[in-house]
Amino acid sequence: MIRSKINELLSLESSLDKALVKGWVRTRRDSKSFSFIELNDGSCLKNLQIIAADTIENYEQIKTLSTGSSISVIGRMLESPGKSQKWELHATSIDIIGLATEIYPLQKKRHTDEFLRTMAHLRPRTNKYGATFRIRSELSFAIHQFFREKGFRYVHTPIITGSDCEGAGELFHVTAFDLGDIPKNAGSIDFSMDFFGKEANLTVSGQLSAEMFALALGDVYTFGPTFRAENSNTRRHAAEFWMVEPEMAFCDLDENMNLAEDFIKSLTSHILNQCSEDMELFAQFVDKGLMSRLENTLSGEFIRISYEDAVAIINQSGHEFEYELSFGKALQAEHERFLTEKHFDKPVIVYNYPKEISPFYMRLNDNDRTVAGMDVLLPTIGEIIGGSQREERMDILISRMEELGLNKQDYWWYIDSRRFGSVPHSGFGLGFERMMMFLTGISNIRDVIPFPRTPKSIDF
RNA sequence: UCCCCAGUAGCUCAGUCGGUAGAGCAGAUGGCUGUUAACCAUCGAGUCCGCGGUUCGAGUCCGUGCUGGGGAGCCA
Repeated sequence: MIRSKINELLSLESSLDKALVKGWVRTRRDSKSFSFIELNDGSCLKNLQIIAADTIENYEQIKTLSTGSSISVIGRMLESPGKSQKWELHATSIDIIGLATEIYPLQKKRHTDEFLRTMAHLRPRTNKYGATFRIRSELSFAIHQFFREKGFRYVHTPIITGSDCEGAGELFHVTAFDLGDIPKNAGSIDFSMDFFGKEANLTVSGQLSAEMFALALGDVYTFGPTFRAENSNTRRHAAEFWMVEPEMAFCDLDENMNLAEDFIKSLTSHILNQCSEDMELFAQFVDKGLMSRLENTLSGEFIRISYEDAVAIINQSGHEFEYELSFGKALQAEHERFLTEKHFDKPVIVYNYPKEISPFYMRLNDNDRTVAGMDVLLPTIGEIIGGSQREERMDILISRMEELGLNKQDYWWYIDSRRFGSVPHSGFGLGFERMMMFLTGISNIRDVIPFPRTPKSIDF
């Protein structure tokens, strides 16, 4: 007999003579001649109510079932006389698969996120985390669907990269050395003896690789894990996180911003449409302002302002800020929050940043002061996307690298792409977990990733 | 890395002026009941985060370390 998923059974149109379900007991209540079992199999937020009559042969055993135990049930799906559910399963037989003892730590009450973080292996069995990770799965699918419908190709860029190429933050080193006996040459580490024959690290971005494929396949994207060894202790940083990075040939900054806005809106409406039951949980119990914020994101256009206009708005606002702002200084979190949450109360795209605070690959504007970079800022989240039109002119690219003191030899293949048939191209990176936080209202990044990696924390 | 806050029963917390530990939930047992965070009664449950100090006496005060949370920086 084929196992039915609970979400299928709960959407039945008429009763069913025989059904088989398997799942985990959420709670059980005894009545005079039968027992109510709330069963969840992860297919949806809702539980299936099971009626286990005392005529079932192993009824004495069934009465010992505690929260967390796994069972297999065969029975009839009938309309429920109770108020809280349409259907219930009247069991004809119940097999106990695995008992959970009374020390099972998840009680049928609300737990704090901090407590559940200490049992990341069990927390997906709770309502909130089950909903979170169903949405995470659906969001991943929505990303692939969005790009596929637009003719993008999915590129798998390397996880292990050679040397400190991107220069974005602290790197995790990758080595096959015996750490107790590292080969040295004149006092410094001899990487020629290591697995790759040179220094290797975990990737901090797939961008440079993706650019090579955009210049071959046209429109591409990457979607994979990214690693930063920064000692960041905040609710929106993790050492291992997922990033989505589209890269488009023959694309300028305006078209890049168009795609970024379209992308965020599409993902938002996809999740609202496809995960309405799970989203209802977040709207009710996690963040009362969630739905109005998401609707605000979908209605109308994002605000687009240049960096210089943003600086002017902030300085003329009359608001007190901890950090002073002038041309050439980076926007602080307080400035970003002011723009998205107070001044505009909308998602904001800030573009054309000063070249002094921008990486080498962003395209230099004609004024020679700014580059064609852009950040998408969301209320409550801050920066969710960073992107740019890339510098496609080889001579300017090289002089920018020299200005910033980068070693051209390390980037020979990147420069080479500008030597042969170079074209204007653009792309951006979106923090996947931050998008999850935006969509669910969950305020800590550790709670939207299955097994979070943060400084001093890798227990699972 | 810096600043602030917290750490007491399995969980969430209370604990007064420094005088030796308490509630709800969970668990166990019994009762009741088409219940639905079920209900009622009874019972058990503690390295008060660790170390050091002050004191006749420390959960409480001081120092220090660890862990967790919030904010900042960096960023996605």
